[in-house]
Amino acid sequence: MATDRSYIEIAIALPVHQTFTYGVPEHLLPLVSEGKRVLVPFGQHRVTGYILGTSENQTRKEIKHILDVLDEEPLFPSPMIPFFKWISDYYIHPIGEVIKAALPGGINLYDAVSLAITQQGERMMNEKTLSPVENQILALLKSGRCMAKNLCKKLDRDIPKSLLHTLEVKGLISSRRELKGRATKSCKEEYVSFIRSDIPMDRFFARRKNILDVIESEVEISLKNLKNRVTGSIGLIKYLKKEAYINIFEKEVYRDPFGEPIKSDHAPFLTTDQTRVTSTLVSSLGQGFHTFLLAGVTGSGKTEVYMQAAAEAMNQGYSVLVLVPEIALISQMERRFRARFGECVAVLHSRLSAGERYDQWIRILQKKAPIVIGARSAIFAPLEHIGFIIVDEEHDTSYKQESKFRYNARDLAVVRGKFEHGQVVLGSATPSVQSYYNVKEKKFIELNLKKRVNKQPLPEITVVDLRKNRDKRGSQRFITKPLYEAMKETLDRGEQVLLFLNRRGFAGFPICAECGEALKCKNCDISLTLHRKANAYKCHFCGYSRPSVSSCTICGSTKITLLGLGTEKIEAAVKSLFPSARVDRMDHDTTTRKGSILRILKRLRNQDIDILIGTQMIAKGHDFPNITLVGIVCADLSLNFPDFRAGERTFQLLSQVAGRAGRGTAPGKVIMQTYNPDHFSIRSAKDQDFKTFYNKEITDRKTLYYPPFSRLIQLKISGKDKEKTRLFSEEIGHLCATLRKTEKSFAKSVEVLGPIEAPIFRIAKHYRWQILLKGLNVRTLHRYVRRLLFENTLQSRNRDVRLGIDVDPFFML
DNA sequence: AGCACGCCGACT
DNA sequence: GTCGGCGTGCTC
Repeated sequence: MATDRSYIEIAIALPVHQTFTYGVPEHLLPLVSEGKRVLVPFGQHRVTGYILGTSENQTRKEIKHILDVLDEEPLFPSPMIPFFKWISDYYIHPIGEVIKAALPGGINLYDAVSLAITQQGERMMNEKTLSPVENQILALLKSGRCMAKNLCKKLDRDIPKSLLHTLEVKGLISSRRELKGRATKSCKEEYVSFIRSDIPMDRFFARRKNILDVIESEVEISLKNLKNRVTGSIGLIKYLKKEAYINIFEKEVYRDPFGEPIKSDHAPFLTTDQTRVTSTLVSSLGQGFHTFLLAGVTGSGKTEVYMQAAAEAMNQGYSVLVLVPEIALISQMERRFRARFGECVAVLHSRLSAGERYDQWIRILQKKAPIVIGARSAIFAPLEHIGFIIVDEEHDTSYKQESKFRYNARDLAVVRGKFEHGQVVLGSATPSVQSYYNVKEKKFIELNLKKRVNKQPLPEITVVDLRKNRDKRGSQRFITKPLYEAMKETLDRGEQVLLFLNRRGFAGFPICAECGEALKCKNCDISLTLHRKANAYKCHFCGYSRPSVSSCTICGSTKITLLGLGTEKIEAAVKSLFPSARVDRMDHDTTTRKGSILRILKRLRNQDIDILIGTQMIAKGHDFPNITLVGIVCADLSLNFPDFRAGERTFQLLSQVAGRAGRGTAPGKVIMQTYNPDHFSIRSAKDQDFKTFYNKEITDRKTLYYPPFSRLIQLKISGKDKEKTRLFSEEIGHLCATLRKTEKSFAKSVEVLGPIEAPIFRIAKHYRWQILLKGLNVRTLHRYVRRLLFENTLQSRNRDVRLGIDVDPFFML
């Protein structure tokens, strides 16, 4: 039975929550199919939409028709449509925007208004009846047509819409809509192919023959390449073309993001551990959806397991998706996979140019690359028939997107796996509490790799109590004697030192200088934050406040100090202590430029650096064989972070950093300095004991009803005007409280915390407030938020105050 | 996101 | 009395 395609359901690439029904004119009917883009009239203008399926002809006054079908082939396979719909629903984000964010950028068409001066306008120029601004506009348009969007920029001032409208009504200017967009296209290059070689024996013979030989041996070669191979050949090639010895034609090429080719390798023998895990994974293929949590200590060879499982999946005709938390690690993973699998690997990440990204996307669609490696956005890769979705370092917070569409790729991996009936593999040396809880709840299956592949011992960890050092002055306060001694010994042996400082660009946390205890909220067990304006310590979670002259709840001391120091300060101290050592820094400031991370890593590998000082980015997965000492300057900095996941993050971070030591042949050593040597996160990190950490952490979460025992949705309110933002926040807070009372289930299972100023109150000239909604039941919480948003029209249309929604927030700053 | 429609203050 | 500010609602 043929489906009736005369009415189709379209998602519009705009922040609109509904989908729309459009008619399809006869001549476009054969072109319509799910996953293609269309150009549609929407309101006053034309925009790009995505075909989601057919639609019933609703009894509606008027249904507009689509104007064009923009793709020859679908841009995403139709099984992804329910996935997109699920995401839109769960993250309360408009479906068109979800799809737009998933697809490669810069390919959509949209209307833009362009302005031109009329003849009457030219006559009227410089007349006294016109204001200076009006004359400025006319003068600018006299020199040529201009897009309305660029007008303000060119004149360097605000132009009200109404002014333009008036000018148009007066007949001085005219406006029209032009289609814009589609900057990213496939890339074409000129190619040369061989026809015949019976060239005349004249004085050019040798050089012409040379060119023809090259072409004949290559079968076809790009013109650019040919010119490089045979210098000074342009004229000769023209001749050969003219006389039909060769053919020149256009060919679609794909922009290669991979640098130099990689030597191929072959699969090594697996350890017993690895074999067991791999065969479990492989035998689950085709057996319906499962999620595995692969807990493997650092250096236990997870990547090899991924590769061999992927190889088998590919043999069985499945595709494989591998997610890696960040670019620096993608390049490692990519190199290893390409060495093994060669051409059938595609990559998707933000460092690709728009063109490269588009080309990778098309290669995946055309099934030329059944293996995709990428960062979080690669969860949207247009693969079909997925065997494995592998999420490496699943605990990593980079899987959470923190800009407007706040999804978590690790969570989406599980959702997509379910839709695809595939196997999801979450790998980590330090699993997230959430994932391990799912193991305990029998939702995930636990797999273990307990031994390092080449039997290196895990590093020996020494804890140094910073409280004993609190009376020391200057650099000795943070480079304690044991750390100094260890650094000296390591450098004397010609080995490298990694100094780790967890800072995250935050001002500091109040701690008691006497006993090291952090000032915490009595309701939330979360570090308080100093608000200088209010002269008080506040809890950003619930709003609890204590005056700035407070005493320590443990020892009663009034010596409260803000803990916090920067990498620069440490760098200066280290340089003065070890004047002959080569010291470098790796933090956000030194790695913003493209490729700078790789440059530092390369210098480290070449042993051009003796001491590297860095923030969390050095903790992740990198393999530095000659680092034998890791110094953790102050383990507490992340512990006192005002967040209920601070303990979890500290444990993960410390374990990961410690794992950097002793990856080569020499044994590793870790010095961990802390004010809280007895804190369970730090003790279990020292003992490398995840289970003990987990058991304590999960008990704490249960008593306070934190996730995974509850769900959170955070409303983020921000605006340039301080008062307006505050008022709007309070208004929403009020609505939240009122709505809660309307239904028994809301009152019972939804809790409203705030509104409260964000701990970082002002970012980029915007004042920030937040409201945290805590729900014991996911569905009720979602229903509550949806009612809050859609029944109150407060969809942030307030123009200068914005409301953002963060479902399952990670960073609540 | 745009854009139209509609209600209140400052101008001829 | 009108012009034009921007708050509110709609777009198949």
